[in-house]
Amino acid sequence: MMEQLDACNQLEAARIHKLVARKKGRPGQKDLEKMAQWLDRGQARVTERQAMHKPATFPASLPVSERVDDIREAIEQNQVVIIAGETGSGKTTQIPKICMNSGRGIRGLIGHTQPRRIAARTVAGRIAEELGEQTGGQVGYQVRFTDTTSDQSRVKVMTDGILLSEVQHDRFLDRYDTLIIDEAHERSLNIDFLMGYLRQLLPKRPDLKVIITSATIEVERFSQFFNGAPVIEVSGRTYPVDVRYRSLTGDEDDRDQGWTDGVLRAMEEIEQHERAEKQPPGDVLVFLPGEREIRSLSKVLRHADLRHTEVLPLYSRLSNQEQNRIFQGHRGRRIVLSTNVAETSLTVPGIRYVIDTGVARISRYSVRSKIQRLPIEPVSQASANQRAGRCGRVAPGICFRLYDETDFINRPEYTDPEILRTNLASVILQMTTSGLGDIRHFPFLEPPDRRLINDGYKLLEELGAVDDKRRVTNLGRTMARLPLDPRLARMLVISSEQGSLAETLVIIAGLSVQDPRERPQDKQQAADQAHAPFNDKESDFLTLLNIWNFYEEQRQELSQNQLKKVCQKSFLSWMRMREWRDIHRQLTLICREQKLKLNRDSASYESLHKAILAGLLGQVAVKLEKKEYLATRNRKVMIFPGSKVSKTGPKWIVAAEIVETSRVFARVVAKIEPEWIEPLAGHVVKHHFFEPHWEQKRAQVMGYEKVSLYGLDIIAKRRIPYSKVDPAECRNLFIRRALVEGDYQSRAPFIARNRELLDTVENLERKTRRRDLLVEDEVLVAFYEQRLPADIVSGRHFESWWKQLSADQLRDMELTEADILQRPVDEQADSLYPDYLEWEGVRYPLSYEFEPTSERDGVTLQAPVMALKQLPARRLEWLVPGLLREKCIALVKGLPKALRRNFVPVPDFVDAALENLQASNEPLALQLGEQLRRMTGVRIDADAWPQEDLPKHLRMNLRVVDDAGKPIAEGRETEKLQSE
DNA sequence: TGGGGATTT
Repeated sequence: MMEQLDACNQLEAARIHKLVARKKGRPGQKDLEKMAQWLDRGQARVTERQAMHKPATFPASLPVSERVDDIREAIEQNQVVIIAGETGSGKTTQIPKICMNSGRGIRGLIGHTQPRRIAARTVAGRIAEELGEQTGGQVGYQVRFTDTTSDQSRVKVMTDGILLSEVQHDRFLDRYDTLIIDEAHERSLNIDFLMGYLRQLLPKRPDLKVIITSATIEVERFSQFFNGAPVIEVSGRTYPVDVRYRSLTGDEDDRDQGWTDGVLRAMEEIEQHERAEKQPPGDVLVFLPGEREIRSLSKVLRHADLRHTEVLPLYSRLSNQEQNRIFQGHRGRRIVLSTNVAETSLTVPGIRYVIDTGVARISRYSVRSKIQRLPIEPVSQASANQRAGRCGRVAPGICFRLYDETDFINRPEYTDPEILRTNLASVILQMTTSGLGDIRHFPFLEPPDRRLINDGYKLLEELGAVDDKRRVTNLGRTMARLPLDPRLARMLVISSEQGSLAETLVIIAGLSVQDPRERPQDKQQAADQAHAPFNDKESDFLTLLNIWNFYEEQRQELSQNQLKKVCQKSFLSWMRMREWRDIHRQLTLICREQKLKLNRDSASYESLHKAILAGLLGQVAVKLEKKEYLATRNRKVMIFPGSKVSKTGPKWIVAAEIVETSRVFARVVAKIEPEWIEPLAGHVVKHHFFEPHWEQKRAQVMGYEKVSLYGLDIIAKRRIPYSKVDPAECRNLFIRRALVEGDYQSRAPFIARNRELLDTVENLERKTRRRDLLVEDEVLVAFYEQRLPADIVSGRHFESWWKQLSADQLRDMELTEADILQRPVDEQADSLYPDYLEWEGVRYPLSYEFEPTSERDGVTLQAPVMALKQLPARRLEWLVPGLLREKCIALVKGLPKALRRNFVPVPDFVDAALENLQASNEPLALQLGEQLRRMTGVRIDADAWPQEDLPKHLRMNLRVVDDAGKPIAEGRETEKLQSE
């Protein structure tokens, strides 16, 4: 049976091989029957196609026709052939036919890829037509949502994306015997990916032929990549283009004006040329970087009084109707002002002149800021030549480059391939789940930078598609099955958990198509008015949903024609709405397969936007000022002015896109609540804990937490119990603040005792006006640290701990004088610093303070207002015994110098005087003076003594309280207080 | 107050 396989259709042959391999070369009876069935079917298909085969012919007018035999021979003798040829060579349509004539497309399909859907459809149509057929016979095409291939197909034209997606199910691409990759020079992500894949596949599929076709650029690179594959060049059927460099003059800062002048001068030159050559006015194609420049130049040209001239804008966002004007006939001259869309995607017919500004907006992805940029850049030489070629298709043309030749020569040869300019998350996820291995080892034509790859992985990590070891998660596998950007895929999966899958499906499908809203330049107001009912002030996503709901309601009631009219009236692109619906339907089917739950009740704003947020964690922003927002990664952004959300300017937003053009814009945004973020972003937020502090009321250490998302604070200062964060620090603070400093109410008996002991000693320090009695706090800290287990971090822990201590252990918790005193206490302390002043049977309480800056520094005597008059004012001058000597010394030292010098050394005189003095209600100074006079004979006048300028603590502070003990007056002037 | 162009499991 195995010998017969050569005559069998390739797909069936591969199935048989696989089954044999699975049964380790020993298939059972049932397997043999199955295989025989496949073999029959496979052989029948081959016979059927062989019978259909008619040798194709080649139109003599096409340049490629001259090389048919060379090409056929190269294909037969090589596994890979590179064919280089410019537009108009006929390669796209003729090569598949050459392959057919070479007997290919019998055992398997001839696969032929195109970068764009329209191209796939028209190419298939043209080949079928040349074979005298309609598409769907020998030639079919497949693009997303449409497949016209059948069992009879020998040629299948498709977008490169389709072929790439087939790799997932058919790792060896068994259904093909030949693959033609067309327009490989465009170097899209898909093409680069396919190239690498094919290079790996070739040794495993020796029978597979691969033909790479490209413009005449980059041919060497392709040849080298495929081990020196032969290159066949086919000339283009084009006319010569005269390239003229006309660099701009004038102000370099005003590029718009420069281009306008340059275009006007080129127009004059064209008119001169036409007059000289006696030619009718020919059409002009002007390449500009963007819509804005097109509008501004178009305004100028319309006012420039060019005769019989029509000016048409052309860019992708234009409605089909507006785009189609370039295909309509016209009289006089037509000037088409176009973006890059006319360089590759669209062919403007009948162009005789090209005016090229030499710039374009090129998408660049910045790894550093995670921002997609669209800077205006000089285009590559390849791109400039492609533009020039646009005027040599019907007759010789002239291309005016609005820059000089040196500039051209200094430009890069080729535009950077897309793979070097884009976020790779999607590519990585696809590669990993389809078993293509590590992206770092994949044979890319030009491998992307390591930073770009890391960045792609980081996004996948954010989305939960890979874990921190970069292994694909189950979620990642589900996401990979969805034909969506990974961010959108993430939203979809989570929305089924959030109960908002139905709405999210609509929104995601909507985000995958171009905005269906049309806004023609001359009807902007009418368009805005028509769109107004859809607008939602808080969420652009809801605006999308509103458009969808409107469309669906209409669709169910109206015929297709009526629906088209409604769309037109509402300024909605019917084509894009249909695309939206197609994607929605496709996604709905996949969701069903993946068993994602569709909600019946309509989703709340919150559940819907939480799902959206989950896919866009890196695109959250908070309002700074009026229009300015601070997004994650310290990016300043502005809501795109087209969004209705920019009118309300909510505090927190999430954006589907952040793109830098003239500014950094957040496009398609919605209001969110910051509390939604953290639960969805647990794996990417960073926590910062700070300011742990003891809170007496809660009897525990509290602290604060800052939560940030890629550098953006989503929670600035949240109070939290600190014990989970740093138990050691909590225990430390508990010991210091609660136990040592005493900011804590404990029921523990030893705590009360210890405090009492400490109070006594502290009071003694106040009385003696010294701070050298009590040990440093650190000693007390050490005392508790030694005794407290490591897990005692709060009052609650502490209370349940001591309750189970034994009597001995409890005693061990009590401080002793030995623990807390630095030196022995003076035994006379109590009499030197009494707690009362007793006078005529009344005890006046004394309190002490040692705080020189305080109003109460020193001794305070408390007296009830009723007893004030009886208070012995003079007796108060004598203070307490412990302070009397210091006061007397201060009094003597305060005497005028002439007097003072009689009593040197002062302390000795004072000590001698005090021998004979007894506290009484007599003035202290006079009593002291009398003693001094007795010793020296020197008389001291009463007014020579210092009074008010004595240090505060050497004068008794008097506090007067009312009946209830509330202070009503206070001061050191006893007599003054008494008289008041 | 304003965006180049494509593609799909």
